Amino acid sequence: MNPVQLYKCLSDETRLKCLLLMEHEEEICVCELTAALEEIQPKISRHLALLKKCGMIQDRRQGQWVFYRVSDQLPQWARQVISGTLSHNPDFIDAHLKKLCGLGERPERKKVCR
Amino acid sequence: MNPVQLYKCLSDETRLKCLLLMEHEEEICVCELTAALEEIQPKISRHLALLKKCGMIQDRRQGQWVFYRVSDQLPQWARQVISGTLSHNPDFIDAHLKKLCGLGERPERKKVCR
DNA sequence: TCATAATATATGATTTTTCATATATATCAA
DNA sequence: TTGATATATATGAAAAATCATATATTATGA
Repeated sequence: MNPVQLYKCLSDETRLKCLLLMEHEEEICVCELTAALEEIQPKISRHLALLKKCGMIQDRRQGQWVFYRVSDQLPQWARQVISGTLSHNPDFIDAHLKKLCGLGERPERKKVCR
Repeated sequence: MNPVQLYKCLSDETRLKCLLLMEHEEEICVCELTAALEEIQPKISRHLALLKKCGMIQDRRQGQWVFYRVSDQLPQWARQVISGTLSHNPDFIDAHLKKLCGLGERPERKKVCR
């Protein structure tokens, strides 16, 4: 993971928020991101595709849902950038987390892990 | 310092290398950056102006030279991102540091500090 | 068929780069 | 000291490249 490539991934508000939500929730599906960020689905999908192509995230399908998480292949130092950003900027995704909790019908995870 | 703004600053190769060279050297002038990175002067100056506008760096003039350093106003967590990037990616600026040392005629600093 | 998600395309917006030139300081000869 | 010249840096303007978004379409699974 080249540092410039990492920071390009983090330099867009939608992408950064997606990553921080993944970091916070461990895993999250596209429809949850769409609802939490109040963005249209193709926009979210496009950014997820970019993050995946760069090796930032991994996904698993569960029925109709696709869950995304920060890649466990990510170098430690890059992972620390993400977790440090989250812990030092809680306000940045606060409203979106509230929206996430407010969703009555979040998809249930069968098994949370890879 | 908004996290997206920080990562936008770091998401360009020239800007990131300038910042890491400043972090490594403590302070460095435009002509040294130009030589170390082998880029034309207006390109370097443009990126420095952007970094300064964002509050990432500060400068001081000494005679004909202008020396730049990472701003001491930068939030701790942001500063740690820079220093962590440097320490975990030494290869990223290695060749440029070598070029810097190879410069016979580096401008002498009268006083290193602000 | 319905819901979830991905992809293709076009377009607009932003960013980066370059060139030309301006400013500021330093040097040096007359 | 004055004037000429060199060096360091900044910036306006324009071109080029990149990126983000919206719309439309397609794919996949229940």
